[in-house]
Amino acid sequence: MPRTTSTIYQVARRAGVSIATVSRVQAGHHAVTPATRERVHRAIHELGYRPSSSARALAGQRHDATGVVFPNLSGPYYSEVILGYEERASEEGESVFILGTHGRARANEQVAELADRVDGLVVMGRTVDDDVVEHMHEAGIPVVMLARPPVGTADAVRAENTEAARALTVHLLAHGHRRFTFLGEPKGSPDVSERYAGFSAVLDEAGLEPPAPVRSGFRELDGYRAAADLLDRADSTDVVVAANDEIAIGAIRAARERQLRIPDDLAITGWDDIALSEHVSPGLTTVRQPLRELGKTAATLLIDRIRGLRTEPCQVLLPTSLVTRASCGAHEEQEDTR
Amino acid sequence: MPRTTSTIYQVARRAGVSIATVSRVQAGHHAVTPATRERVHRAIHELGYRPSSSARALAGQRHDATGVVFPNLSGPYYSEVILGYEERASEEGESVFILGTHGRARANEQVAELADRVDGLVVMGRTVDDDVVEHMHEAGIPVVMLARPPVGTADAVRAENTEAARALTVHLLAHGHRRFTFLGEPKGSPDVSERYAGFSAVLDEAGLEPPAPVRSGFRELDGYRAAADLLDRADSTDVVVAANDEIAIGAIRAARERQLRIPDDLAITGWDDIALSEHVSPGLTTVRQPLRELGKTAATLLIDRIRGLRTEPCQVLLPTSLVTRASCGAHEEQEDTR
DNA sequence: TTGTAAGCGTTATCAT
DNA sequence: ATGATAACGCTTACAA
Repeated sequence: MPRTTSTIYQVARRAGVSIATVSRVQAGHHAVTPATRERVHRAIHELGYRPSSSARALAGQRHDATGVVFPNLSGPYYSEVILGYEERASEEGESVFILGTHGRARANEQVAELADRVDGLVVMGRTVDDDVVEHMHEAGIPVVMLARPPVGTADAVRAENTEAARALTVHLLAHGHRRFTFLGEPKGSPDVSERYAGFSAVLDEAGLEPPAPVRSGFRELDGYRAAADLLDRADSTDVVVAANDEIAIGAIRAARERQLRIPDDLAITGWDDIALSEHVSPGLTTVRQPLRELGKTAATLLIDRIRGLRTEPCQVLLPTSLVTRASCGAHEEQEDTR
Repeated sequence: MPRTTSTIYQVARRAGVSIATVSRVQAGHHAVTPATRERVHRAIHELGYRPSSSARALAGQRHDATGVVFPNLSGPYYSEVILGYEERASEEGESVFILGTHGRARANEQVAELADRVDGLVVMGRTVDDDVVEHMHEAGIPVVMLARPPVGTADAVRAENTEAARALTVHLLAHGHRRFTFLGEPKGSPDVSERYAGFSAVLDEAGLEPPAPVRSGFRELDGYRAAADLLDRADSTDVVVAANDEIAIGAIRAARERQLRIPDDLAITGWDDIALSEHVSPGLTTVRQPLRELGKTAATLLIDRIRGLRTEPCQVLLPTSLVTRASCGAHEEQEDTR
């Protein structure tokens, strides 16, 4: 469909100036007489002129757009982060691309394509290979990692994991639990890997042998299956520390089916504090991550970098907090972690 | 940052051809000798050539991108639809913009800006004024409405509301409920308006006076407040039909606080069947909408239209189904609606 | 302060 | 089948 809005040439003619002047006015350039500025503005208004973003990008090497790359898998985690990102970015006048890699083989290529359309992008988790990120970073494309192991000196945002995992585990020890299971795949994400590390460290310090993780995907069904297997193997366990809330909720279901009382026969904890966790029965003890804030912070970091407001690398660590509910054992006060 | 990838000129020189030939090869044009095609492909590969999307858009009037406009408010509804949309669109090789209007006054303008960056877009709910949509549609920009009253002959996707609302209300009547409350704002969204219409019609046919809707926003807190007011006014009610699940869950909380037993003292129903609804206690009777499918269908409609695979206007109505759980009263079999 | 003109990297129309 | 070359609409030196 042909361009329906007018061009800079028509504005220029109407205002009786050159296109350069229109461009200057449009850019808020100072070196323009108030009188001509006024004429140009009027012409712009009368014609409903709106600069072509393609032409602008081509000539000006600037897109006024940024992108977020995420693995998908849906679930509340990614959507909250993405919506937080969108909110901040669009406040700042940046258009927002989203790209879910869906575990596709083409992911790397799709990201490279996206990189050509934006002034910078956010990469979540292990969506893209390290060398792709490194390549972009070296090519000077601003990149912010989100919940991803930093590559080189690129900017990064993440939520605290290790200390919160420690606090959680200490809390569970205080409940008297001794036989622990970790449900999740540390190799699957940097976040989970840190959580497992904190978990293991505390057990180790307590003189307990940290168990190998029991692998599980991230969805409720994954947690259900993994927990079902686990419980059927009759490896007796006091408490299941799940890598996220969905896994934990799946585990609760598996335990229920096996007539286990929670937390008496089996305690279960999650991670994220999604909306469900408060409503599930019994209430799920978990670690709250500031999901929207993660997205917003990534947006701010990226935009500041793009606009040259910051040139030094910056890594942000957002605080998390232990949320104690009924699923971990007898009630106690709420703790906080940074 | 300067363009790091090579241009069509460098490829042309390397392959010993003109840029026109490179462009043809790149476009999969047939009128090219296999031999030269091969040379060009090799050059492209060796240089890691990737055409500039801006230049392509400027010259070719095509963006290979589409956008979704949504009101935000977060919550599972929008994110599921958006993620469904992204999945389908990116499968089709279309980049995806998202734009939340957040109720901003600038919304119309932001949408107009977005329209310049895409080949077409999806507009959800009442995010944008009718005349803006109409203007785009008349300007020949493909637009798909999602859960929005159709404007002119534009394509549209929505989930069935009226019949499902009727079925739900009939079901509630069968439970013996007689004093109904509708919790939500029909004027707030076309979906809610249809739900209220179906609800009212059945009551009317049953010889009951349809109650005026009790206004409520879409979030749990809104539902909580509205229900709290309602219950404190002591207008006695048998059953609260909420406009969505979040409102219903808020209402459940308010009822609980007032020592009401659900469903015995008060029955409550929702709409959407978000993940929470199954887990809430008691299980929430609701109407399931195919959220991801809504997004995917919108993507398909839009892309087919953009690619000229379809020229006739098309309105898709996706089926919904009544999901009966404990919150509506004594147990019964599950029904289905289209 | 304002205008001229040279890109920016494609696509597409002619010729050849 | 291939090559020149003119758009596409803007930004930005460089002149005036």
